[in-house]
Amino acid sequence: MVRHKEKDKQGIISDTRQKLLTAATQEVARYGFERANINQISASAGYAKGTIYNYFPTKRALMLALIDEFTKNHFEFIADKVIQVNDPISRLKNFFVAGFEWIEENLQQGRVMVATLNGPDVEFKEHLYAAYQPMFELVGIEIIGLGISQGLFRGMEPGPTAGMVMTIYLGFGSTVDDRGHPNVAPEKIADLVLHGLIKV
Amino acid sequence: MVRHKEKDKQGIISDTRQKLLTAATQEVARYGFERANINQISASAGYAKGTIYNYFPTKRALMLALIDEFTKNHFEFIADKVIQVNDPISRLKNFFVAGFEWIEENLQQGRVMVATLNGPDVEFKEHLYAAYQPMFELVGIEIIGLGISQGLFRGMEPGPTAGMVMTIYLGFGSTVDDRGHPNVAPEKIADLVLHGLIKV
Amino acid sequence: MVRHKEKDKQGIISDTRQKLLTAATQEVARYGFERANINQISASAGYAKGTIYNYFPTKRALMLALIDEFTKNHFEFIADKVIQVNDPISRLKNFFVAGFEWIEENLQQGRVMVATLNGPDVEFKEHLYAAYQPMFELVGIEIIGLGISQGLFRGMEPGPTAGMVMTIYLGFGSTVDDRGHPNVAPEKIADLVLHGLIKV
Amino acid sequence: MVRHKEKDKQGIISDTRQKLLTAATQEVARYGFERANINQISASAGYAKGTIYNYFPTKRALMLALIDEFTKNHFEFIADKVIQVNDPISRLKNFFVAGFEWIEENLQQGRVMVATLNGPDVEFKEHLYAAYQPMFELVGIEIIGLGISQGLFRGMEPGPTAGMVMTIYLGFGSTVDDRGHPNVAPEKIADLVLHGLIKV
DNA sequence: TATGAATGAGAGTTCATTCAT
DNA sequence: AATGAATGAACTCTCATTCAT
Repeated sequence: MVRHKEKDKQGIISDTRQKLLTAATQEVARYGFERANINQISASAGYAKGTIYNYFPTKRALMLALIDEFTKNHFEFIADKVIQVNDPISRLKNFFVAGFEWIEENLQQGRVMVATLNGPDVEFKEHLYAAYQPMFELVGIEIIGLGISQGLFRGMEPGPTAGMVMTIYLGFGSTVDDRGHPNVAPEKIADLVLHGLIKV
Repeated sequence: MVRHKEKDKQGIISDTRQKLLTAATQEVARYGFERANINQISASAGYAKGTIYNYFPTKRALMLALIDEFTKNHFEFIADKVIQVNDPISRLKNFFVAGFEWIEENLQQGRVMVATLNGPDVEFKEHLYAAYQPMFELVGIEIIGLGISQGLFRGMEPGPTAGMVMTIYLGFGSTVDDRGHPNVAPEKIADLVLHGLIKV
Repeated sequence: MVRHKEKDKQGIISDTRQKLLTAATQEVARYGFERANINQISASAGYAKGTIYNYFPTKRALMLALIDEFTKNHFEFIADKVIQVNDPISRLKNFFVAGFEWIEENLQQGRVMVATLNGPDVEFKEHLYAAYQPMFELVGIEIIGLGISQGLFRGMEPGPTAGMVMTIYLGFGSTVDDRGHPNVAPEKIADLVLHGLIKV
Repeated sequence: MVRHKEKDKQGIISDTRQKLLTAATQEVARYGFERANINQISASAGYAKGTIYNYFPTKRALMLALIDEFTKNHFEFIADKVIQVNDPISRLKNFFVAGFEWIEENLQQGRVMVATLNGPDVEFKEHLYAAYQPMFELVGIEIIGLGISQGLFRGMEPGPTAGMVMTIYLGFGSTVDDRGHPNVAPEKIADLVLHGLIKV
């Protein structure tokens, strides 16, 4: 009973925190971190302005928490789809397709990611890079490394090549329109990258 | 004599404006538009805080002027290098090499460009896209279109393909480090793109 | 209990707002709207400078609220005294006597009224005229109209004549000295106006 | 010759000064003293911003000069019309008619006068009262005093009564619309005042 | 835990005034 | 006498943060 109650209570707490993070994502996506308004975030989450400080000590801490949340989400979504297939070429295609699918379904997070990655705030940028480390490793080991070891891809260094692939993904990720569609179809992007990687 | 004097006077005016733009670029590159401080910009340009308002009506107008300046600069630098050669493959290589050379030599402007392109401010973003229209056309007509017409590149639509090339350039442009070097050598980026474009 | 508590809470809110309005009236009366200082108003009301913006979105909105407050106050004070008697002549006398009594007791508000009525700010002026509409009607219907219908006053149109009476009141209102006394005794003003209105 | 030249030179100087005063009157009439813009005044007079300081040491000095100009103008216009007739009743009528004629023909000056008279700036107000002293005397001696001495007006003290007449004039003067018309016809105002003053 | 009144540092902007030309 | 670039004090308004309830 007590345990159940505690769970409930924790559930409520998490719920509040989650609502605040969601509201913060909307606000930051639309206005950027600097112009995002703490009061507005609290209000659109259904709370008063003070409440946010029961969960996050500062506005910057809220932003960092928000980054943690969507990077985890983003990585898990993509990794799941990549690992579902075994050959490197399908994995690369899945990486791009799943990557843009995630952006389409998580447009606000996508915008925050892109803006943070390219914005002037060094602390946020480093936090984001660190949080995306698993994704770099996924691409480097499970896609590029695998393709090279199977003799499918040209002999390149996996690390830098993974960096290239990620950079291209993120580069096109920053071109998505209001519906979440990049300026080029994910399949075409995958195609271009494959043509660049595959042995002839 | 009179003419010389006039030129001098205009020269002084332009000089102040130019100093302010340069200082603004430094500040915006380092702190982003929102945190860039008007007083600090004036001061580091060697003027009092009010002076900036003799040249730009608002902080936003200063930013737009700054965008106009570096896009023109950027385009002219690249176009010059691209046009120096005639075959599409060399032109594509020159595009990337010159592109990253410009970023390396104009690191602050590069940062502002990247942050603006990926930031939340719609007005700035649209202004920047409009200002880069000539660059899109350069790539679409003078590189991709030419390569297709010569039967060197796979049959793709020049417009979207130019968009891809630009996106890849800008994507890697956003990875440059403090010395202005992208995470992958420009030649390698050009190489990857060429492998993606060239007929086998 | 709850009700009492709510009342208390609301009371505190109103209290702050009221203190700010009072301080603003002092400041505007002394320096005029343009030179009235928002920080000074907050400070003399006993609050920090930002506090005022929890109650009024802009300095102009504060001014409009202040106008609303004193016009209501002014009208109620005069209407009460006018209605206490029934014959038009006494009512006219009471109008002037109560009118100047109010100004004497509310010197700051009186100054703001007069300056606003004669100042260059069209929005404020129109707001003030609109707010004084009930007073115009009081004079037109309950004093002039009544006097005409009883055959006491010369046959004049009530509306314009009310305008004249109000204009004379406000004209003399603008002559009050530091103690709130007009340059002519209210009774004499009433006397002059009566001589102008009464049938011979 | 020299004298003629000097006269010309002085004429040019005066011309500039006059243009500046005229432009200042327009600006102050429209925006009030505080919001009147020195640069705008210079510009609309056809000069650069610095020029104004060759004629007036400060913005306040400009305002005082402007007051001096229109009060003199105002007094001379009215006095001329009043003195043209000899009986006090005609003089009173002429006073109001000429008074409003001047306002109609000098709308901007009229607005400045009214705003200054009712505004918060004590220095300006006192300057204006002092400048209007001749007008008070004109009314007190040449109209009211004359009427009393001829047994036409009720036995009142000329000074305060002149104050009343002036107050009524200025009170209605503050009601003029965009074309310079008061809310009541000047003849009616004169009529009301006469009914108040004349022996029955 | 939730609230929201109060805070005050900080920012952009205005503009009267100066002064070298 | 006329100019206009430069100045910097002053002002309104924003908003992250605190804290008593």
